[in-house]
Parts: sequence; C-alpha cells; structure tokens
Amino acid sequence: MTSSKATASGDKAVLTRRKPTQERAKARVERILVAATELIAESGSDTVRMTEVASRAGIPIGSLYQYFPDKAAILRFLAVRFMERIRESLTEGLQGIETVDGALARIDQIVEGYYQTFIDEPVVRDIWSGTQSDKVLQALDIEDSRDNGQIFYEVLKRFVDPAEHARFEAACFLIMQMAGAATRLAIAVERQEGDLLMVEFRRLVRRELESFMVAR
Amino acid sequence: MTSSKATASGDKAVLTRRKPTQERAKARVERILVAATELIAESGSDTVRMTEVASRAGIPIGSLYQYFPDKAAILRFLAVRFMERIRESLTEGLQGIETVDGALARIDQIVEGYYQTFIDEPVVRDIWSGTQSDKVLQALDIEDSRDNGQIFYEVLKRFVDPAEHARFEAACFLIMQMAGAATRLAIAVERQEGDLLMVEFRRLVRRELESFMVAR
DNA sequence: CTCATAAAATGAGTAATCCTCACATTTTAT
DNA sequence: ATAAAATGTGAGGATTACTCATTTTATGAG
Repeated sequence: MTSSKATASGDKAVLTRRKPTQERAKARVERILVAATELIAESGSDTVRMTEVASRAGIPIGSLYQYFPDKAAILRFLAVRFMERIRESLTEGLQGIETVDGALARIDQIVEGYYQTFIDEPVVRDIWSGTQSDKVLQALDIEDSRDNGQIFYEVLKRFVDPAEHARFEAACFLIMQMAGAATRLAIAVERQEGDLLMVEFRRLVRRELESFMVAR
Repeated sequence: MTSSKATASGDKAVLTRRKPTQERAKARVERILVAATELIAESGSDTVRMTEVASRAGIPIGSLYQYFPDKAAILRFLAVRFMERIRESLTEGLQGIETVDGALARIDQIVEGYYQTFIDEPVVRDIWSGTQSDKVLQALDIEDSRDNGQIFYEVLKRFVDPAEHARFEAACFLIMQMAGAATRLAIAVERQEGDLLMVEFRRLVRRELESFMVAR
C-alpha cells in the first residue's frame, strides 16, 4: 500500500495513472507530496490549489496529473501514510503486554500519544478534519479502525472471557472510531478543555476495557 | 435561530442576505429547502447543483441567492433544523426522571431513537455524513454537543457526587460527540453490524454514566 | 552513430459550476 | 397616484479541477 495504486477508486471511473518506476518519477511524486504538505500547513487543505501544488513542486500541472488522478488522491495518500504510521506505533505499543494493568496503562499511553501527534502536526490535523468530506477516505478510515480494532482485540482477548469475545471485538472496533472522534473534538476546542476531554476519554476507555477484562 | 441569519459566518466576508419578510418570500425559502431535500434524497448532497435546486423549486438562480449566501448555507440550514429537532426530543426524553435506573433506561431509549432517525431518513444521513466537511457546520455541531451535554448534565447532576461535577460535565459533552460518531459509524457499515455496534455503544454509555452516579 | 519507436513531459485550453450584478417588476407607504 | 423600498431575474463573470494534442526525452535494433 505504499504506492499510489488503490483499488478503492472504483467509484465512478477507473482512473489509471502512471505508476512511478524511474527514479526521476519517484522523486517527482515525493516533491508533489512535500509541496502539498507545505501548502496545507500554510493555509489548509480546502484552499490548496492544484496549480499551486504543481508550481511549488516545480513541475507543470500536467505532470502532477500523471501520478495523481485528482486532488482528493493527494490528500488520501497523505492520510493513508499517516494511518500507516499510527498502525506501526499501535502495534509497537501493544508489544510485550503481560498483565491487565499493563495493558490498560499501555493503552492509556497510546491514546495520549495519538492526541499529541495531532497537536504537534498541523497538517495531520487539517487532513484529518477533512477526512469525513471524502467518501473514499471515510471508508478507508472505517476500515482502518476495523483493522486497528482487530489488532487490539487479538492482543487483549486472552484477558477476556471467551463467551464475550464477539462483543469485545465489536467494542474494540467502536473504541477505535471513538478515539478518532474524541481526538478530533479535543483538538477543535481550546487546548485546556481539549486536555480535559482527553483525560475523560482515557478514563472512559479504561473503564470500558476493564469491564471486559475479568481478573485472571 | 429559525431564520437564515447566522453570526457563525464571520469567516471571510460577511454575506448578508435578504431576510424573507413577505409571505411570498417565505414560501420561496421553503420551496428551496424542499427542493434541496428532494435532490439530496435522490442523489446525495455532493452532486446537488444550485441550478437544479433552483429549477426544482421553480425559481431563477438569482432568487435562490437572495436567501442563501451559498450552497453550504442550505445544507447548514437543514442541519440546524435537524439539530433543533434532536434537541427537542432530547429535552422531552429527559423529562420526569426520578431514579438513576430510570435515567439510564431513558438515555438508552434516546440513543436508540437517534440511531433510528438516521436509519429512517436518508437526507439526514447524507447531510450528517458531510457535517465534517464544512468547518462552520463542524463548529455548530460541536456547540450543539456542548449544549446538549449541558442539558444532560443539568438533569443528571443530582445523581452525581458534587465533587465530581466538573468531570461529569466534561463527560456529558464527550458522550454527546461520541454518540454522533458511533451513530455515523453504525449507519456506514452493514445494517446488522451497525446494530451490534450500537448495542455496544449503549452499554458503554450506561457504564460510563453508572460510574458517576453513586447510589443515593 | 542513426534512426524508429515508445514513454514521459508539457501547459494552453476545456468544462463544470458557483455566484454576481445591473436592470425589471412588484409591493408598500404617503 | 406616485415615490420609494423590496423583491425578482438570468445572462455572464470568475474560479478551478482536469484534459489532450503536441513536444521532448529515453530506448534499443541495425
């Protein structure tokens, strides 16, 4: 999934784009992404113009469209890249868990780290706010939550009564989406209030997980 | 807030529009909204064209812009109208609560009713999915959650230890946003899975509230 | 090295669509 | 009846995502 090829584009017309194989082409794609990232950081993804991205990247507009079928594809690429980053830190953060308490503490850290990432990176914040405006990205986000929830579930299910496994799986999925929602909310309000909301959210998650994790 | 005048539009330029005072004008505004609603129901808010709305409403494009400064304003109006509807049913649903158990049961009903509304009304679903694509609407949504959370808080705080009131207030706000997120998720996936997720969500809310509501 | 063929690059132009504004018409006030 | 205010109108301006015919560069066989 590192390349720009995405089967998810089967919405209206299948727009096949050149896949960068030569070095020069790969460098170009990267320059496009850098340019887009900079411009988003400067003025928000809504106001970014394709011509601006092209000129900032130092390439003609036609070349830009060689690699990205449309504007949304650029944002999508950045969003997917971010999702991959999150996935990694999630997988990493869940490694070597031994006890229920250990698990809960680790999850607390993960959620807090997630929030911090949004605070620190304006581009992530911007693109993520607009996640819901693109149906394709919306679907990707849901699938991402589902996958992350699955990872969560696999790691934690051993602490859960097998009779509750199905429910717990659903809960993990739900929690992932809610983490996104809570974080979006927290970054949208004043910093201080956001911090407070995240504290409450972490408590909520803990409580929810505790309710599943019987002492063993 | 029933009129189209909204202070929230202080983003770029203040676009003051004619406020319908004559009967004819009021009828026109209503026809615009009906036309927009129909078209959204038919093909989704993304693909609705202003010229289509106008012709469906049987008025020229210029007249449409007499009452709505831009396309987003129409969607916003419909969204706000929906928020008002929800607010009413929320206020109503919280009336005459006597016990903690009564409160919890009532809230369960409210959340379920909310979900049902989304399932039953495709237009609501469509506009709401796009809530996050419009910054202004996003802000309105957050303020709405805050207000609803406040209503919740006022009704339920008597069951909560005063020392926890501040936290509880934040939790109510958070829960409102999460209800929106959970519902959006539930309607985005297959019906059966959505039902399951909502069951989990309701359980989660109940657990969260129970944790605050000490027996009295 | 030379030429033919394929791949990639280019940017002026097309198409779609939001929205304006100068003028016409209708309503209200005196 | 007349002036003033409110409302109605739709051709066209403005923006911007995206295309495609043409030019440039790479490849490779003779």
